[in-house]
Amino acid sequence: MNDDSKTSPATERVSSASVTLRDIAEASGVSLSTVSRVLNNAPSRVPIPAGTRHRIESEARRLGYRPNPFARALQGAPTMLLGAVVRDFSDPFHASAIEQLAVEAMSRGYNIVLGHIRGRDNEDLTLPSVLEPRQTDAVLLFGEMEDQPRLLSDLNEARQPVVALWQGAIPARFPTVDVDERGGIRIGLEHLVELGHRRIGFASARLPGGNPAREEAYVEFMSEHLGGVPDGYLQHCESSMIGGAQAIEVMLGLEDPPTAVACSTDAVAVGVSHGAYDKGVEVPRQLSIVGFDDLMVARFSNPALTTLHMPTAEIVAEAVRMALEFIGDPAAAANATLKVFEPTLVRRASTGPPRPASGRR
Amino acid sequence: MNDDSKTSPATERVSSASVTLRDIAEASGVSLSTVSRVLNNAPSRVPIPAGTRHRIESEARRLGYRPNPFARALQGAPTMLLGAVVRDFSDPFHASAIEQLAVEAMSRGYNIVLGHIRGRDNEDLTLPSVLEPRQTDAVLLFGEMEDQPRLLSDLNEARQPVVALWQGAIPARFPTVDVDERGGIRIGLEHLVELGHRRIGFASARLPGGNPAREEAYVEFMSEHLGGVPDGYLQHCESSMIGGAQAIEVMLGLEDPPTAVACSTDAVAVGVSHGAYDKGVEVPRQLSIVGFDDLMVARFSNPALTTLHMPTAEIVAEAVRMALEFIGDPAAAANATLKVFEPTLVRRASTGPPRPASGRR
DNA sequence: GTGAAAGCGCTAACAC
DNA sequence: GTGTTAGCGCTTTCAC
Repeated sequence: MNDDSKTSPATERVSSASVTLRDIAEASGVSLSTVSRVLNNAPSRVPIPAGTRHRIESEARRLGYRPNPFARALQGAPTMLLGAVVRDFSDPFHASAIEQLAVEAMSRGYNIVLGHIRGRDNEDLTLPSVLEPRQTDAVLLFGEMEDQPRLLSDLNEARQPVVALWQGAIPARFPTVDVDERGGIRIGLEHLVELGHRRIGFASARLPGGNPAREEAYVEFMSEHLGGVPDGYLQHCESSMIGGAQAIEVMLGLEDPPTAVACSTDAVAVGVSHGAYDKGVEVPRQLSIVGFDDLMVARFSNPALTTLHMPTAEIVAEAVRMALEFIGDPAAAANATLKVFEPTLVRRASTGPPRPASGRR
Repeated sequence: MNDDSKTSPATERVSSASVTLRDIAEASGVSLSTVSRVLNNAPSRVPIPAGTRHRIESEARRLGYRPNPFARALQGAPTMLLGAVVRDFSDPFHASAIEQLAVEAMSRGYNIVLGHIRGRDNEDLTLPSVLEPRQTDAVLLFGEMEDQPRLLSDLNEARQPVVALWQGAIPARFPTVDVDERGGIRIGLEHLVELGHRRIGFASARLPGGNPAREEAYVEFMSEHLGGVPDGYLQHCESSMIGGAQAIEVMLGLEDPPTAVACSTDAVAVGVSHGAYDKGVEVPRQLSIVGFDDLMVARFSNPALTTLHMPTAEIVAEAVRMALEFIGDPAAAANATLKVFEPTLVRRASTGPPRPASGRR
């Protein structure tokens, strides 16, 4: 009302082109820096009269002011962006991890930038080719990237915290949150042994950057308890589901086929189950199957898959917590920690006692 | 060698703290703007002596110079970020779309920022609460968001191109790339009719922001060809897989149950298949099932699912193409286009002729 | 209490 | 050919 009279009509086109601090300063007849102070809610102890304050705030609202994140970032403000480096989002396991990540991050005001490692074709990716590191406040690494040494060394040198997830047996270069792979496999195998199985095979997903920990745990268990791994009982799968189907086909063709198969992932287990179905082998009457991960599809497989539940939500939440801690206090990242969560057995319909061996009875 | 002598030792700690244009200018004894010109490869016709040019370039390399994206963005440079607004990444359908998006975008130098619509709880989301609009050069909308009017109006007013995907029957507010939902459903139903089915049910995923087009196409087809939808033949599923299992349970309990069920998505179909399995109903001998989307799991269901193949890669590629076109030429977005791709039938093991009705034969 | 001014890293006029 | 200069929008001393 009693303001300067040179401004435009009262009802301006709100939220048109970018509104800057200066627009607000002019509109409310104060200086730019006062506006900055008010809008940032008193950066230091500077008592500003409530009148001025309200006028500025209402002008800001009226004009639809939104701070320019780049101008802020230029002076070192956080970007509120977290980088997520993943090999393949369409893999349902990673997809649900990303979903969790998005939920966790957004609830804290962060957005996710995807850094995508394309298939095996690309030999030596650099960090910048995957993710512009300056745009993110921290990076989360989903799964192993041992086939990308350049990327890892870039990440090591990056001036921002890195938190790794699901690194398996790989020695920790970064603060890491993981599942107890070995423990999980043992739980699954013990479950099969308790049911009476002795001839237990393993279908192992060997994908690029794939994690050998589960397979190693199988070999170890077999050596300790069942006298080693019979020939052909350990099958590697190049692709998860197709590979699983192929693996079971091979195993069923063995002279002395397994009565049960543990799988390194649910995706492989779905392939195994499908392969068995195709061969007319009944699960679990003729073949028991154990998965790992507890994907949504595990519950709805035919038959429903016995598997190891992956505490994905907890793992991701912990990783985000760590990342934010390190953003706030980079020194904390120095004493790299490893946090391990335990998987739990989910008994469903794909496991049962073995059929009495032919000849007995 | 003959440069200024006040600089530090030759072998500096490369890629330590941020290297700026000025550092390079000092190191190579020229002015900041010359460096800028050289590094941007002659913005305008300014012949710079090869010697100077090389010196600058080698200094830049030696010091590990990386332009600061914020300083550039501040003057209106593109951020090379594409926003992807999705309701749920863990949904395998969207997950594979995002995967495609990442591949497409990265091959063109763009990264993806995730804008996440959390579940139904959050009533009235704004664009900034989902995605900082200034950080992206364009926004891609995955699926319908009709339950988020605020978000949609923010998007409409945003000064950046928006491309929508999979909007179904919703009137186009944005340039849109879609699949022919209606055509796909008809293809699936015709397939069932050709096999001899007359009693065909439909399990429809009714999720928040869910797309009614497929369900409507079913109703339309039934009215045209099979005298309408019998009571109980159209089931709504609140959750995809669980809902599918419940839907088939209800339908199988009808006095005159369907011999075939079409589903609005593969996820629902997996639920239906699982529900049938649980009830001891054999597929396809006693019940045929058709899905929609052709997810990876469809191939590996037991039995493998007959479904409509979604041309996801093509749809996403086209959407990215459009987005980039609009970034380059905002005017082009004005005459909003709708581009529709056709799904194709994939015959697998879940469909077959109906069992002769009891009493016959 | 509030304003003026410098500067974050970079680009783009405009001089010399 | 190359350097100087003025911002981009914002934060932050430092004066008044």
